[in-house]
Amino acid sequence: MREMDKAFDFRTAQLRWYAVWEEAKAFQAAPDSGKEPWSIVIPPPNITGNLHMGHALVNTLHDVLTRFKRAQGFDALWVPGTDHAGIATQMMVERQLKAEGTDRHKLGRDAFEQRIWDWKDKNQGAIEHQLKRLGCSVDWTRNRFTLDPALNKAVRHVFVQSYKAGRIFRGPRMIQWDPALQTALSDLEVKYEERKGKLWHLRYPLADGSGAMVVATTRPETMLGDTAVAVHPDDERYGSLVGKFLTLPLTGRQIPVVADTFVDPAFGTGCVKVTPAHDANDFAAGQRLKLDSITVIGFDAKMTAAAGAYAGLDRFEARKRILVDLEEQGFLAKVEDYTNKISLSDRSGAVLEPLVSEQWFMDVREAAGKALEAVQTGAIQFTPEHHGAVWQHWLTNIQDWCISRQLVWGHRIPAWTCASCGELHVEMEAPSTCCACGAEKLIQDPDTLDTWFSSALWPFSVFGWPEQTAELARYYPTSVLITGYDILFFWVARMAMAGLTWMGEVPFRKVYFNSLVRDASGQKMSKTKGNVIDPLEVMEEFGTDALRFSLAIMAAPGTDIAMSTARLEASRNFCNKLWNASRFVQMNLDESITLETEPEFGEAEFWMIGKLRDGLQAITKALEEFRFHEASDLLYHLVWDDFCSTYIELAKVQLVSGTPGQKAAILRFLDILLRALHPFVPFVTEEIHEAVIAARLPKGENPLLALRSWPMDDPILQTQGGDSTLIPRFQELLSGFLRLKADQGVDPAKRVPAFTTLVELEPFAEALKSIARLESVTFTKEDPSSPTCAVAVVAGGTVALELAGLKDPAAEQAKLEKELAKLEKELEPLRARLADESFVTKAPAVAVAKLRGQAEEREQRLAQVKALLG
RNA sequence: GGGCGUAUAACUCAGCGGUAGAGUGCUACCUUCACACGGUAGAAGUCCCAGGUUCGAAUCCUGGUAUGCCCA
Repeated sequence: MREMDKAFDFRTAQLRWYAVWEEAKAFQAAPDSGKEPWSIVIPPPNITGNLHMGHALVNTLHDVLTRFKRAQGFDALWVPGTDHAGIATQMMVERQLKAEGTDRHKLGRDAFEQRIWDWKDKNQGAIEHQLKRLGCSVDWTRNRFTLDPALNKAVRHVFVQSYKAGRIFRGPRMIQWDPALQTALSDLEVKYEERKGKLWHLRYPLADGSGAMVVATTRPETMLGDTAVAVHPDDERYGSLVGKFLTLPLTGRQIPVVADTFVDPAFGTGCVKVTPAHDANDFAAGQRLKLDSITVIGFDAKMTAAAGAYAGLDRFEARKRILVDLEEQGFLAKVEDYTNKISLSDRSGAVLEPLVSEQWFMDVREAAGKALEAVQTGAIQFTPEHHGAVWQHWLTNIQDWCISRQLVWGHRIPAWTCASCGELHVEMEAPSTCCACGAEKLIQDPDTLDTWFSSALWPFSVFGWPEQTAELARYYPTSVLITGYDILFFWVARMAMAGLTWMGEVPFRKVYFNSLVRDASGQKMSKTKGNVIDPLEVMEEFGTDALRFSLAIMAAPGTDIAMSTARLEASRNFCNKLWNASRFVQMNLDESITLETEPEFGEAEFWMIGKLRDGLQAITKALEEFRFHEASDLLYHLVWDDFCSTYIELAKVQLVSGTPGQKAAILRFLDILLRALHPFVPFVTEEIHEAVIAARLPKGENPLLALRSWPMDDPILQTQGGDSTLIPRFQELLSGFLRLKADQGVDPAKRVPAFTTLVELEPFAEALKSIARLESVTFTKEDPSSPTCAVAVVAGGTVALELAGLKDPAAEQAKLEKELAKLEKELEPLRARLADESFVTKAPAVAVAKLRGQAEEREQRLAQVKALLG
């Protein structure tokens, strides 16, 4: 048997095991196993991406759950995959082209698309490799990419069927246009930002020369496209002007004064310029009032020919010129400072231009109703629950979804227009002839679909839908979804809508929203701030297990995670502690001790079994309820405090000279701990398992920890026996001796004779001597104190050390007095509450009894302290 | 403007009706035969503020203050 190193070498371990697990097909689903299926799909990372802390968190939690469920005996399937990420990927390759002095237009659509495919083939491996580094137990045989032909078929199917049902349609609408990326965006891709700007008041003269109206605007350049000025119908100031005409400055065009309730009479002057081509509200008003629409800003964000003298100018340059001209000509009435919210592209950061454009839309109202209901009825359950409120608000106010993008990289819209007659065909495959005129030339819509369109189908398209595959029947709905709350609408809601629409069933029964990972001071990580913590570097510096354990122990639902070096060090130390405890066990076992050796139990073993049993119950429950932090915290203390600090210290005595049965017990405990820890820290546990357990497994059993069962029903845990209070009392006595030594300033290594009145703990004499380093321990009911003894009080009795000339009476006196004061202080509220009639009568009996017990214990101790003080 | 969170030890955070907890840091001591990535002992908190409910509130309710996010 190989000797274990003095410290856990995580760098070697975390490179070794993944290949072994894969080789053993440990992560492959087993549809024919007869086991109950449990499934989860990865939130597909962008192919452009590198593993960041967010990925590390979400995938660690996925892996903890998947390994836990696999160990519990489920046919656990975690489906991996990547997302084509339309905008992000295209941007990245376009940037490359720019560096090469070319662009996609010069390249042509096909060549450009091929170029992105090449890039994808080269880079997709990076994120997949990083997921392996993290230890993710995904089934790689089912790896998917959102542009795979099978997934494309699902997309086309949904598009065609929705079109035929009238839920997808094309039409001119006002959309959010990104002039930098040259594409339409959905409402969700718009970010609003507050900026300090101006509010310009413009004077529009009445055509009949009888005066002027003043309108306020934050975007004066759009005035060239004004086709009306609107006032509120009830606004008495302007009632008489409705129906009259104004002369639009700089253009001389005549525009009407109209009345509409969308005008807020309290804003600015109460008169609003109406530019139907460049503002969503104005667009709606223009349709209601049948106003003309004049487009003065084009898709390139430059002024159009309709802008007359300003044609060709960039919109912001045009603003400056127009303001100068307005002022010169006396049309600028006033300028105010004003803070307004402007809409920016979430992708490019460009100021968006609301423009009327021909786009494809999806009416999702019906699906939204179903998704809403799914959460209301509990068919989908959220953790934390409060996200349900946001869900409800968004889905009840849902708008048509603009699904077309003017991009090359993505699912191309399956719509063809006849070059001769203009007939539109929406089909699964390209039609060969026009169904209306029979012409053979049909042109496919150049646009692609919003990336989220295919992501929405992910939970069933990965299983081969629209084919009715066996996997689809077995693994859909998935058991749980874990993802960030920042994509609640983008992804979670759309998956719910798509699943309910196309599968008639929710895509997942539970959703756990993971938190945001921030830096040590709680700041959001960002490249510009330079506070990004790279998980790959962390894995090198502290180990993958340390990273995973840190993330898990901080993953309290609903609270963001502040990742820090200190926390990572603590987790690394924890792994090393586990390693060394295992090393100690291994050093003391000869090869004849196996998991099949009949264990023998004494007080310490009974106590440890109780700790393991209670701990595992709590850990299992915590995991079922997504309380990852609680499960990890319980494991941390179970290993460190109970197993290492208490049990092993006690067992040391018997390990050296112990019987095979005693040694077998320790081996079984370690085995249980390793199995429970494995989902959190798979590398260190597998490494230890190999060194200590594998050769001691029953013959024929698979030697990989990754394939072993969850230890909850290990028969050893059913063992009952022993006095459950004996070990805690021993701990109290032990620390009583240690405290007295420390208080007396005795060198910890100095062995002195010791006495205690706690005679029932005599069986622990050897342990006490060895751990507290005492010369001897005498158990006697008699007061052991002699004038040269230092004495102190512990729960239920006294401890004393024979210090001879070393005794420090002042320290002893001070300690006792301090103890006296502390006890009095603690007893005061206890006595008061127990004397309170209403508490004693109204509080539950257990609460009263508990308090009474505490009070009695302290009274007793107080009496002893007083006696010692004389 | 609306909605949802969060305020607990020096720091980062758990707990969320029955005497305040963890990790890190801090102080002192200890290289004892698994581990100094360790051990022992210790110091450290008007649980944001003000009311209310309750025998009892850090925990529930109301209001306020601070702070973060989402939507318009």
